[in-house]
Amino acid sequence: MKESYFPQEIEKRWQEVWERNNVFHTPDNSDKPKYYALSMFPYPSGKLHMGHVRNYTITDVIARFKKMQGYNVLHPMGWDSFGLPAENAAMKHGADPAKWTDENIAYMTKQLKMLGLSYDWQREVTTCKPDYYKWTQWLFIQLFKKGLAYKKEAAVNWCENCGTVLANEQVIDGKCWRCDSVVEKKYLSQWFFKITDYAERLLDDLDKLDGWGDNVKTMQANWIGKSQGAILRFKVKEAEGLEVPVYTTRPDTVHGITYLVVAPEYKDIEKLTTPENKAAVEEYRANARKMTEIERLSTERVKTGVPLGTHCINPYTGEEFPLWTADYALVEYGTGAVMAVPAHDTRDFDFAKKYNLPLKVVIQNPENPSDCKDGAYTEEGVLVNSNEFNGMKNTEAKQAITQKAVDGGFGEFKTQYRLRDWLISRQRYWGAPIPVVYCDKCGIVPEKEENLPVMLPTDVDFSVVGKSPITTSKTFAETTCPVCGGKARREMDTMDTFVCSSWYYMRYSDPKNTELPFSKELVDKWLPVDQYVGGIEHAILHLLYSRFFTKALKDIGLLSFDEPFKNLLTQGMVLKDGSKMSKSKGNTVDPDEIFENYGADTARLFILSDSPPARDFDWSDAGVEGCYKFLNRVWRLVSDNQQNLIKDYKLEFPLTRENDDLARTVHIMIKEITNDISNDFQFNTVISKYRELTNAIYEWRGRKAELNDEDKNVLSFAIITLIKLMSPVTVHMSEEIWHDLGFDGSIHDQMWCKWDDNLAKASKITLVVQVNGKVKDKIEADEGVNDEELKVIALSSAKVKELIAGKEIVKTIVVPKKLVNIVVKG
RNA sequence: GCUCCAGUGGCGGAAUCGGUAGACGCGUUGGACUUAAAAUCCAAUCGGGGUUCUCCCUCGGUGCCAGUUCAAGUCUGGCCUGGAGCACCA
Repeated sequence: MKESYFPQEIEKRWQEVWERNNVFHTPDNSDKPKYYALSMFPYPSGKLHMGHVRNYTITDVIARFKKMQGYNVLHPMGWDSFGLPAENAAMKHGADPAKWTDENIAYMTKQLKMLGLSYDWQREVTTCKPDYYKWTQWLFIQLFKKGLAYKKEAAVNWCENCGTVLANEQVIDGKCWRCDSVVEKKYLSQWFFKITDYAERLLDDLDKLDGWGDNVKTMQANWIGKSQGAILRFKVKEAEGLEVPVYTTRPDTVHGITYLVVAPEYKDIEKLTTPENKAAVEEYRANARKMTEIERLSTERVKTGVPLGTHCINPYTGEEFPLWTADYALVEYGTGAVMAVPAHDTRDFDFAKKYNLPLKVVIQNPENPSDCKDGAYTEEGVLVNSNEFNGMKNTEAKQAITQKAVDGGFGEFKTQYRLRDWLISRQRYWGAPIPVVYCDKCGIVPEKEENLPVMLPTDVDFSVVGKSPITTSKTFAETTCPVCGGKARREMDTMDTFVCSSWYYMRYSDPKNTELPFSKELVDKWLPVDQYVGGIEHAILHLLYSRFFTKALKDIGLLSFDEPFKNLLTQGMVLKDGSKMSKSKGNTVDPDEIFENYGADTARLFILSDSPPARDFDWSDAGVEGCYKFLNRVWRLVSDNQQNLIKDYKLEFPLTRENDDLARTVHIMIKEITNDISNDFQFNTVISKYRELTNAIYEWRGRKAELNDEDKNVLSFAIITLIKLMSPVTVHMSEEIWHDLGFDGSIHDQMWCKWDDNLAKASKITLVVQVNGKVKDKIEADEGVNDEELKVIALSSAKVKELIAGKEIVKTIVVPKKLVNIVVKG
């Protein structure tokens, strides 16, 4: 064994050996129980960043730990390789997106291998390859046949910079999730997936996800945005037969309506406008169209609106109230019309105040009635001015008042969701073509399954502006109708990359299948994913879409489970100097440099060491240095003692006191490290325990000049156990030492260390003695003493005697093997 | 505005059940080794006060204020601060 630690040489050598020996291949057939550990697959942007390193190291350690615990572990990797950056590179540098992507994948694969990750590369999937997107297209057709994929004209989010539409989930604060430019609304005909059909199940099943953090679950629940209320229809006084339906969660306030607002885009708005008001209304609507989403949805903005000149009749009171249009009503939510109750809604209150509209109190707090002149009363209360409902609690009145509408035929109970259907078509080239054709005779028709994949054309011109490069292909558009065989045109839009990533974790179970996206048998064998690890930024996007896909594919009969990810770990960001690493800030750290200077084991150790996985991690050069020093320290411990180490060590109890203590420390560390990994993957404390054990061995060794046989056996036990415990993290160094000690085979095929409960505790305990809850003394005692004896020991303390002299002992509390608290009075 | 998460030394953080607050590391300071440096090793490191002063004693301390308890970083109620998500969603 070399005296010094040379990670670069060691790491390269073992990576080659592992690859040659196929060490990380996962067989489908095994007697062992399965475990599926998965990192969110990356976009092949060119180079790994530290966020990747953190993500993949966490999952890798989990996978290796589970493997050593006797599981057949599936730990695959792949590429989310469709998407705009490849296309942008093509437009900028004239590169072929496929080639650009392949080169990035090749480089990043090399980096992943340098990190020592235990992937089964035989299961690699790449979403931009025809053998993958063929099945994305096939799945689209299955959803289409089920009525879950459809095309409609709608107001959609348009990013001018990216030249494509976006899903609601991809608009962050009114801006494009990818390029940060302001998103506009456009009316276009687009493809959607009917995720709203699953709103209820997506919400309810969150309760089943015990292994997910509450933060992610609440974010999804908020996004789905369920609310319960009523639809109420109001007759229009000036137009016979015309009604305006509203959605409200506050039917209890219906007697307090003093006006009604429709969105500027409301479908019947022209019919509801009188000739005198037409000009003003038109102008208002034109202005609303010009505004960006951000301007329009700002809650800071003063509310504006104009009257339409018409009136509705309140069926509960017979009162008439005016109709207005105002842009605080949203056409996409509910019915696009809002009943306004200024006394009990802050928004309505603001609006009514500005335009001098009347206010009618219908709910009061009996203890503290308010006239609502200074603000809306939105708390619970009792109904007033509400005819037969007077005196009723408002929470009960919701039910009763809606029931009256149902009985009277002018309303019904209604559950409303905020979630909108998922817009999946993109006007871009580098994506999976939507496999449908347009036929003049047959309409919209899916491509025949045997004709899949619909290949992306390669005869395209990337220099075009204002339209998708795919439209420049001379060969792509023209096709024949799969039904009638006549002339037809292909759909030119491609699918959102989030469609590709909604099912990739299923493909890993059966990556080479040419008949189906995956066989039911294999997908049901491997899934759901036991542990999914990735960034919080996908809390809604990818994780919601994948849950929808899983439920839809289950309903289609392709699989038997209905939640894809049993446990989810959302790792924190990697920071440097307190802010997120980013190229624009210039505070990035290049993984390649770390590999070169310190080796992958140091990088792996450090990225896990300072913070628990879910928290943000602040990168520090001193921290890396510290981890590198620690590995040197471990290396030296082994190399200095190599002649004393016995491969087949044996411990024969009883041992001498010092040796017994060291052996116990080792057992305690096995127990605690195992528990720390099992319990939420607390790798930071795991690593502090590696250090504690190393320190303990050094300290023990420092007290011995010469080693006898027993010493050598105990030392061997301690060091070999340390190396094994470290092996999931410091994968190369552990393997190297393992072989230097004369073992055959890979350390990564060894079973995880076991502890003995009788030994995983110190032989002596420190008894804490409290008087009235304050620590007053600490006394060493034998591990085996019972509670009564502990009391006696505590009372024998000189300090305690002094403190309780002349006082009455009220009671004595004993915590077994730990603490005695003497409560005294006087 | 609503929802969720967090708040512990100079810093990252530790502390299954309520039971020794500050593990482990970083940093800092002092020392050993060295011609010197690097590397390595050893020691100290929450604050105030006391003292017979390398020992030791005492009081306070986990964002703030109450409460429950023999005992609270941990449980309950009410705040404050920071972060994240949602947001004219009727």
